Amino acid sequence: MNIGQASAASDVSAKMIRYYESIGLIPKAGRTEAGYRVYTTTDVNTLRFIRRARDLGLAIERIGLLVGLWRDRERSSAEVKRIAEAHVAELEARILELTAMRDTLRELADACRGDHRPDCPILRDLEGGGRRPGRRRIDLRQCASAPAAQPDAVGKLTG
Amino acid sequence: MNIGQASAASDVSAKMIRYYESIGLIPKAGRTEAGYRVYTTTDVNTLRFIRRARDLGLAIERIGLLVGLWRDRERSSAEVKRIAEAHVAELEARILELTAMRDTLRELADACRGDHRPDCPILRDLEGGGRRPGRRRIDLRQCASAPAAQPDAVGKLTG
DNA sequence: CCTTGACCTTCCCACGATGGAAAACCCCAT
DNA sequence: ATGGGGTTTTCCATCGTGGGAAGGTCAAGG
Repeated sequence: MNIGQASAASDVSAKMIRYYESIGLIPKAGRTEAGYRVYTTTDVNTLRFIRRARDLGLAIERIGLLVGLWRDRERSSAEVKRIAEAHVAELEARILELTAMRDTLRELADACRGDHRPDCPILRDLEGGGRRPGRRRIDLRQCASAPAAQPDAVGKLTG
Repeated sequence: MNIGQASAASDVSAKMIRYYESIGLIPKAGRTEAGYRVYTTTDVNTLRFIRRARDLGLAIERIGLLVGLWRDRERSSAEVKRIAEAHVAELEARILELTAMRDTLRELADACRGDHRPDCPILRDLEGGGRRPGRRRIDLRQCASAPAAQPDAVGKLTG
């Protein structure tokens, strides 16, 4: 099987197959005399495995670990589970971030009349940096550990 | 004010300030005789605006539009709102994707005993690509146009 | 005046995962 | 044998950010 056929069989683009090989995620494929890469059904199964894992959002590095465990008959399922749960935790963290962004922006958009007039709470918020009371901020620790950005400095700046 | 002070005051790294200038998101800063960039409080306000917008996950291009509207007294809030809502829609789409991934992986992890034994539903799922009934798949069109990766092959592999 | 250290400048490289494109080569069918 | 389509490598781009090198500048202190 050449790379095009392996690609069609695994739903991984030829480009990505070569890339995975170049970074060592999959072993170097055999070659024909003319230099064409040659794949077996085993290789295709590995590629399908990788494709599934990518669909679940796993990073390449983590997929490498999983492929290793997959091939290892002595593996403990605990190791696999640990990797999966690490990824679940990362997904949840990301989901929380995005949800916070969405909520803030949703609130602002809802508060904006969206008419022909220039007045707009969205721009006011971006401009003001959320220093008005009662406004929930995503994360505001910029001033901490920023040696020159104390409120005074801002005051001096704006004055 | 030089770039370091502007950076501290806006909480945007000097590196990023130069980058924003290079891509035209902010105008080219004035220079001292020695070539140092010079910033005003107005510039710092723009940088703070950009920082806030980045914190909300807006792409640079979209931020450019917002900065333009921000400066435009003749803007209509409808335009601003449209941009915000486009971003909310993208955030929600991304959240749905990540949530689907998390749910699938969560299910699999919950079904995995996580002990010393090698048996693991997570690996079975990645391997099988969800051909077992009752398992929800994110997207499954791999099998169409896949001439060489029959279930038999999987059987050969694991056997 | 000279040194020192902190700052600034430009330019290049890297990330992660993917796509695009060019130039050359190969294979199969007509 | 020729043409069209597959394959090879290599380089470039994305997006936003960081790191670092090599060199100029500035301010403070000897």
